[in-house]
Amino acid sequence: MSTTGNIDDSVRIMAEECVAVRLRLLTRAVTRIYNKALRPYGLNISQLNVLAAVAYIGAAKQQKVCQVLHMHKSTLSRDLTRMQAAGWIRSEAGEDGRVTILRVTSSGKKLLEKAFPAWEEAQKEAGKLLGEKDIVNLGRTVMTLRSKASAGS
Amino acid sequence: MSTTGNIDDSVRIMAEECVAVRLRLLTRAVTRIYNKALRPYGLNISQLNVLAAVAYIGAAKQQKVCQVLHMHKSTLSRDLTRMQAAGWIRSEAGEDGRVTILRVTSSGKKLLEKAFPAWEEAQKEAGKLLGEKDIVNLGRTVMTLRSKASAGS
DNA sequence: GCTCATTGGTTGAATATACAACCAGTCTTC
DNA sequence: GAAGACTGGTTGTATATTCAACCAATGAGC
Repeated sequence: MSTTGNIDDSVRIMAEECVAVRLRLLTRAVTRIYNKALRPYGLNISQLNVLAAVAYIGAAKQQKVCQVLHMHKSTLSRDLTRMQAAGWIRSEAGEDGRVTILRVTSSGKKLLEKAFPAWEEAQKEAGKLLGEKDIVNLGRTVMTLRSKASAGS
Repeated sequence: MSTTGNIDDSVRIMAEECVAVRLRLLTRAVTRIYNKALRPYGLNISQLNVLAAVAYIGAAKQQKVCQVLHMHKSTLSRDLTRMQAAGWIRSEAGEDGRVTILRVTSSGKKLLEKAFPAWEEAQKEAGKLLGEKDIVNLGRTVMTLRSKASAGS
């Protein structure tokens, strides 16, 4: 006990216990798994997540996608540019002149369908890495987070 | 029930159950917490993680840092450019002519020390978000991952 | 001692991510 | 109904992240 907080203690604690370092390195590892599996289909996990979210929601407002994925609006805006260029998503103006409505194109749907088995493979591998219990817990945390706030800033 | 695997099923499963989407969105949320807390100190959580890792290891080979943080070597290479420019880290050639040895400068140490309370604040907030049990589990998973492979590619 | 494979880092090119500042609609309030 | 607040998106700028290709140094076989 004691010598309340010298620099070495601080370093040790930040290196060993940081929640961000854990999450971030696991995310890097897991992202790699999915991206590798998806590479043959010409999209990455980030794009698949957006595509699946839009397909799932259906006629999705950009703002809504930001909220469920907890993404910054400027990030999504730019991701969408690429995905629209790829022909996977199309957008139209909403009733409210500010809002953009997103839809997955038929080409986008076809891609989701084709990539599904690869996604499943990656999902299985990620499952082995994390363990079933952790995955369930993460799901619960995500739900909590979603219920709290909108991330759009 | 039936119709084994139509497109809507695939979409629902990918949207609701994807491990990557969970990890990635939580990481975005948690990263935001730390970055907000650290902003006044002129570094972000990614940089703090590298800085703390180097300080913790001491005379760290780049390759080693990649391994413990599960970062790609090209990512670290570029991050280091910025951090050396900021004067937080200095590098020297190792015995082996290929290897680079990293050290935290005294200015880097001072920064770590100064930023520690802000990091603690963020850590506390992240703890509330995830819950103690999840954090412990993540820690275990990280250890497993580290024991498995080196990520350097 | 050469060739060849390996290893550690850097660089080109691309995407993801966020903050801040901005802009264009909409809503509120007087 | 005009001024000002609010909301949803885009754009400037910067960092993070990766893959692929490269380069330099080392190590292994012959």
